[in-house]
Amino acid sequence: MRADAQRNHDAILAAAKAVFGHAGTDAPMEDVARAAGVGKGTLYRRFPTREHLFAAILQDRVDELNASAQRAHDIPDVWRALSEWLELYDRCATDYPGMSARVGESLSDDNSAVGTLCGPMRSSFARLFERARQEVPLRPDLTPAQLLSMVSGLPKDSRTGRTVEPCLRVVLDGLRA
Amino acid sequence: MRADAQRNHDAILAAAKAVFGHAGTDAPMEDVARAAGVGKGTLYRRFPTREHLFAAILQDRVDELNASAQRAHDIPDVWRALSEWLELYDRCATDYPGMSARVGESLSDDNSAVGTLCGPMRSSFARLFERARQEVPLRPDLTPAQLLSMVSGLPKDSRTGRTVEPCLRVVLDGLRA
DNA sequence: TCCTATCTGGACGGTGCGTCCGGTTGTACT
DNA sequence: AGTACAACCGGACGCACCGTCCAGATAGGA
Repeated sequence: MRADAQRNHDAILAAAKAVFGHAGTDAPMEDVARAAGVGKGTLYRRFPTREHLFAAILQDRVDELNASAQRAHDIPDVWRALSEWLELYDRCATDYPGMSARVGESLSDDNSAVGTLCGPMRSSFARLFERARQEVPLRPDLTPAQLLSMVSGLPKDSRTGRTVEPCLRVVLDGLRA
Repeated sequence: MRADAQRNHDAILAAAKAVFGHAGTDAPMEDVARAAGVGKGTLYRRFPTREHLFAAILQDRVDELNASAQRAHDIPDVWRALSEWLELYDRCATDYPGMSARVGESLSDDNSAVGTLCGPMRSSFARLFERARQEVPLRPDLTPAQLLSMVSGLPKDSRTGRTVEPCLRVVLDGLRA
């Protein structure tokens, strides 16, 4: 990749994080381009769609979550590993207003950029979840995918943008059979 | 209200229910007008905004929920009354794809048409909830408003549009302290 | 230096919102 | 019946955003 192309790529990612973080995931694409000091054309060439940009922004976080889910296999207390991972998952999507809900909806859609990105993470989590199920009685009819969607859809505090704490607690408690 | 105005009003409501039910809450307003056999101008005069139309559509359901919450005071088994009401609440918002999430967000916003509409229902539910809290140990940090938002945000089955059953169960179970 | 990959940014066509208004129609009242 | 006016029609409008396309400018690298 050429040097200026690389620069622009990085600038776009940084700008996107700033703009979406501040104005939410509905912010105009053009604002992102402007904030990156880049033409609209350049933005769209690199990220054909808003979704692709989201995927790029979330890349790091999702990788981190994936790695964390894999590391969790070494933690003896499975229930604790599971609930801490879910808390981490919850926190990760709250940097950008509206992102969490979006992710929750495209999570299981492999035709979407975000869905594809999350594939490996979903698998890792599913393994963790199924392992937990063998050691702790979990609600039998709940699938890992449902659980993730559910956490993504939890209400956010409009001030801080963070998930309303008690709601997450309810989910974690309700998880057990 | 003049007779033709009344006719149009009714036609618009019926059309809105049909269109939003079939195409989701993002469906173009113009489709609603067309389906009602009415001009765009007429539609907007009666319902200045999409939100107002939602409020009108939901009126019946919300009244029903409100009445049901009040009746629930006479049910001896408070926990049962509470959980059955929540199931009803959940079912009520699922007629229109996307409506549930929208309601969840404007529920506590008294500046929105839907929020205003739901005010009385929210109060009735809050009373039911607090009464339940006195007889059953409920998670102490959870407010009724948070609970409603949470239920509204539960993931939907993309086929049927209905809430994913296990998720609702998780919430009901997690409700208890 | 010079070729070429890349960028720029405006124009474009498309969709949807919500407003406005001149011309028309239906209603209610006398 | 006749009339006055409420209500409707529906197209035009301005706005915002999406995502595409491209001709001209430019910067990287051999």
